[in-house]
Amino acid sequence: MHPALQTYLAGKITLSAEEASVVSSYFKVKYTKRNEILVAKGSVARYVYFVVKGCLRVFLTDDQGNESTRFLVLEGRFGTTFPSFILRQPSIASLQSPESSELLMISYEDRQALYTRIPGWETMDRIGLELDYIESIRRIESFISLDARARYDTLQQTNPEIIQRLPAKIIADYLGISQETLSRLKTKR
Amino acid sequence: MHPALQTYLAGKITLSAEEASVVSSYFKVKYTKRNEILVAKGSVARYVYFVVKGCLRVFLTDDQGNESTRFLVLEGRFGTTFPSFILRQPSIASLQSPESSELLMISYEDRQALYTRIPGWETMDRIGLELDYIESIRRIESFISLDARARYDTLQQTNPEIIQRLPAKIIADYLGISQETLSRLKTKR
DNA sequence: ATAGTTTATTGATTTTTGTCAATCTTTTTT
DNA sequence: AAAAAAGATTGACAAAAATCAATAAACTAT
Repeated sequence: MHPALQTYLAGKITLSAEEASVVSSYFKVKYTKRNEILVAKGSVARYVYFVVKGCLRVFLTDDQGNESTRFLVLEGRFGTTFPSFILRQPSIASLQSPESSELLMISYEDRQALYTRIPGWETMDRIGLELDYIESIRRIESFISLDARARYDTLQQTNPEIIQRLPAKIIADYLGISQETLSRLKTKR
Repeated sequence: MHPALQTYLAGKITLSAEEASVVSSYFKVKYTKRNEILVAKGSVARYVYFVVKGCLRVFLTDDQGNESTRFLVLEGRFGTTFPSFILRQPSIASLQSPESSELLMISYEDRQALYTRIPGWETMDRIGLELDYIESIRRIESFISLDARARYDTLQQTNPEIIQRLPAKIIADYLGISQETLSRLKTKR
């Protein structure tokens, strides 16, 4: 079992040695280059990725080539273009690793298999899903009730690492604002 | 078993007569008046509600009394102030029935009990959660990539019933815009 | 039914944020 | 290290949307 995954699972589920090796066998390691595309817009996401090192970015592109970042996934978390993965439909969004990354990946079928083979796996997954959903609710709240400045301040409080680590361009469209506006927010207070 | 709930469950899970009566026993019927508050901001949400008739609205209020609608839940769906319910913490949002409604409610503890008592219940709930999460992702997408007009048009295409049924004021803050802007969107094309 | 209250519309204006363009800075590649 | 590319900042201007204010319309409740 990969130590990073072990850390993630600790406290969430208790596995016997045998179960741990079953789980382990379902995950494949993947190394990506900076800016590598893991799921292209229009293709079906076949895997969920666990970030061991690096990060993932889910983003939308429009006809004019504008990008907007839907999600950012840092170390120790799972990510994919979720609607595509679950509904098994072509993805509206793309999935990219903005930094060269080390990932663990599991396919849709193997995820299903773990539900039946490992008691408690589905419960763990459900709880993870609940937390991801809560995070997305917070994000919706920030859009319906905060202006650009307040959204930026909130991100700085709740997730300062993201701001330091990723290019301003990405932070800007994650916040739903232009990079010029973000640049001004950072200087003028 | 309430017929509306039965309809919801059909296709999602198969229950024996015995199981159906167990499920049924965990849900309590609740009738609400128009604009009744089910979860006040600051209190902990102890129930999830299934809408038999009427609707639910999850909304935020700021210091100046501005409201913004986080979610709208129509007939045949479950709703609550989700983060509060799951994390068992005081709710940032309030839950209200904008119309007089008929609801089925189940407590946090009873929801847990169903997971253990009814095989397949957790799977059904996980799948429901996945779909709710996908819906919230779509909502985030609309905020990061669409302007007011496009968000309104999208809502009209995907959920026209909401627009017809609820006051424009609520639709406006659900879309994250002022009611004046919505009013202008509706006339000028 | 009618008074009262809430909700919706419309116009005028301000504020916020986006766009375009130029420059500067940093990073990457050769 | 130099050249090239990409990213960030800044200013000027434009566009989108919010706010304020005044009516108008639609509900609610008596």
